[in-house]
Amino acid sequence: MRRKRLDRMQCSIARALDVVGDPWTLLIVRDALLGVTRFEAFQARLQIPRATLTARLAHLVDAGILERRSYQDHPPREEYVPTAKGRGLRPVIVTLMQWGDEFARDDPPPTHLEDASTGLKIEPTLVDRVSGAPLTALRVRAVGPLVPRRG
Amino acid sequence: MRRKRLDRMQCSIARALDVVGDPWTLLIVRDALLGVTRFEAFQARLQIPRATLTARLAHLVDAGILERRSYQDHPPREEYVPTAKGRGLRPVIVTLMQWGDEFARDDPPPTHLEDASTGLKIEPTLVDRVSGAPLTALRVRAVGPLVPRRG
DNA sequence: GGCGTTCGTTCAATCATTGAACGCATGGAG
DNA sequence: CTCCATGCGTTCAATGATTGAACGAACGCC
Repeated sequence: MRRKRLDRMQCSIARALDVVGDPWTLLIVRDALLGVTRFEAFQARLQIPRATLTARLAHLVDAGILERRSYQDHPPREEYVPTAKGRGLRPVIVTLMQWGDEFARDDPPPTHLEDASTGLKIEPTLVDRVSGAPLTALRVRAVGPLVPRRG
Repeated sequence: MRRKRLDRMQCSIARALDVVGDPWTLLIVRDALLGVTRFEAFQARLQIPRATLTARLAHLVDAGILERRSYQDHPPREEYVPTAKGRGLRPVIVTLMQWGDEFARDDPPPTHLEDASTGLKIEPTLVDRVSGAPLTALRVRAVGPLVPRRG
């Protein structure tokens, strides 16, 4: 059967997962955000089957997450670079990395983030932009049509 | 072919996606974090095929993200509740929701978060825990074996 | 007994993913 | 010019995975 479409659900998470909900897509985006642009480079780094990579890149371009550009005419060569929509996935990838570090670890974590100016290690935390309080410290409640009523 | 195993990659993101990298898993976890516990409730809310739900719940229990508990003996009834590992996925789901709100929107966003004490709207932002600066305002650099050398 | 609830399993059909091989244009070495 | 390497795919058959629909089993209620 064809994979079910999630993009019509009244839910931002479902619509996001309709684009990003497979094992490879976010890994490709991660590499793209690290500066990888070429087909062969993605393939070599991820060991992804070439046919799958072709399909994923096409979907990512179609979804407006990567942009396909020719960087050479003879021979014709293409590169894939993140758009603003693609760069917007960085927080998703960062939090996913944090979760993997904490709960699926292979200590020590293989990759970390640092400030390119100061060299200091960065510890990403999710806070409320207004109060500055970490979300873990707040009693957070979801509000909307698909929040189940209590009981 | 069997889906390729990502869990042996030297990458927390890959190991995370090995568990969470399919269209349904994070939606199930989202509902579980909203308080949904029963098979029929997941199925009705997500319109997920029952066989797929059975498989996903088993994987989530196997991965230690949900815990299966019997809440009744006659007839035997099971419920699925998030573990600490499952609760750790909340930041991933929140950032995914934010991305969906911003880039795959169906304005206005259907769901938002608020402080359960004050009722004020919460705007989650990723900051460095030490400096408090938003990651978007910093020049962030990834450090580790799989960061490609520049060129 | 008859009906509803809850939690699944089974089935055939159809999709997606995989590894391996092939295609094709170019560029350089000899 | 010949041979091989690079870059970016496409094609193929085999094998999983996902799907909707139907079935089932254990009980509670009236």
